[in-house]
Amino acid sequence: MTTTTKQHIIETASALFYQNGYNSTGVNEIISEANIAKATLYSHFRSKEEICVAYLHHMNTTFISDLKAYLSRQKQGPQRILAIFGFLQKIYNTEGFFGCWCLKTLAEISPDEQNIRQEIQGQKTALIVLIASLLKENMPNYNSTITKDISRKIYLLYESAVAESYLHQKDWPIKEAKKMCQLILEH
Amino acid sequence: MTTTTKQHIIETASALFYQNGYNSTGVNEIISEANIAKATLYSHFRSKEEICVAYLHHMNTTFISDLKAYLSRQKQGPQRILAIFGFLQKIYNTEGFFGCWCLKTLAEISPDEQNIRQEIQGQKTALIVLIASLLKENMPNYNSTITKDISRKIYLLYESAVAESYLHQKDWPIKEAKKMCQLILEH
DNA sequence: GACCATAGACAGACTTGTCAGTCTGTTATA
DNA sequence: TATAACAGACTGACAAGTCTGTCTATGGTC
Repeated sequence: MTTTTKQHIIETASALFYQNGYNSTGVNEIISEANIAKATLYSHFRSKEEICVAYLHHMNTTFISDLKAYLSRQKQGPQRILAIFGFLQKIYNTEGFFGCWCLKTLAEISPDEQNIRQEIQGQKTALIVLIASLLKENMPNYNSTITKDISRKIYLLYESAVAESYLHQKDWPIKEAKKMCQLILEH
Repeated sequence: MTTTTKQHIIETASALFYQNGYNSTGVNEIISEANIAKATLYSHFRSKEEICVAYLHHMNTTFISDLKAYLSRQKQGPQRILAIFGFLQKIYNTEGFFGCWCLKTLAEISPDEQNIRQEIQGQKTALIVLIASLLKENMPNYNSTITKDISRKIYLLYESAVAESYLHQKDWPIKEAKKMCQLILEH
């Protein structure tokens, strides 16, 4: 059992799920695109749902890693917080931008499907925590209550910018969200 | 051809699409739930896609009507703008709250499906216009540039509050979005 | 009141295709 | 030889949409 094949499956499935949706992507399409046999796919994953969780994991891992790398190149201070939106602007401009993979997936699963929902909620909570730690580093005069409060607000703005820029196929949501973030940091 | 049967189909399909998703709801389930024959359904709609557009229309019509009714009962001024979030808090507390039907549907369709996408974009643009007209009535010292700017910001906050309250199954996104709206109106 | 025509709706079979997952025998590589 | 992967058939279920014959309610005519 090789990690390479499994990773290849995850990457292929991720691209398909993200662009076309989870329910609209069948396992036959995944194996065809990945150029593998179905038995191979099912030797690595027990079910389509398990592939989905792996997809969510993969997207998040890549996202957090890329975001951190981008932010670490920005000047410390409020600019680094605002650079979250600069990062979003950058990925918005790539060809493969289809909005928020978590929201997309959440929309497709039934309300009582807990595995996928928990994965999504976990990722979002972790993002809020990441924003909070960014605030701690870059806005040292904030106390922990303020940090928690503002990290949630920035998270909401970021999420909105992602979803709405995809919906409208325009970047004004990113720009407006950034301005609101600025206002909050100045306040 | 009766409007009553068609409306009944739309309402049934709407409930199913909104809760379980468009792709996860089959036409067989709609006819079963609506207690009609399949031929009846296809005598009113040419395709499932057409039912989807009718669903989006229906949800939006109900939403705008309810929102306006709610807002008209609020005191004029900034409170009336902020009451958008009060309205959201109210529907969040109903049993049938499953987030934003437009975002949900957008997540399920393929990126090149234009009919549904255009309907969704149209609804969102209309919501921004509605918020702008609310600002005009209730914040008379705003000029048209400011009004346009702030309506977009409020729209983003509202959208985020809807999607994230559903995602997290908590109401803090609504409360935080309202606070940001307040900050923007005071600024 | 009886009859007829029409519109709307019904039940259910059908078509073609896809779905996720299972299984078997075969192949390639170290 | 063992492992990982392959090709492809299979299963039972479901998908959207088509079609046929039947039923019911209503309005009009005699």
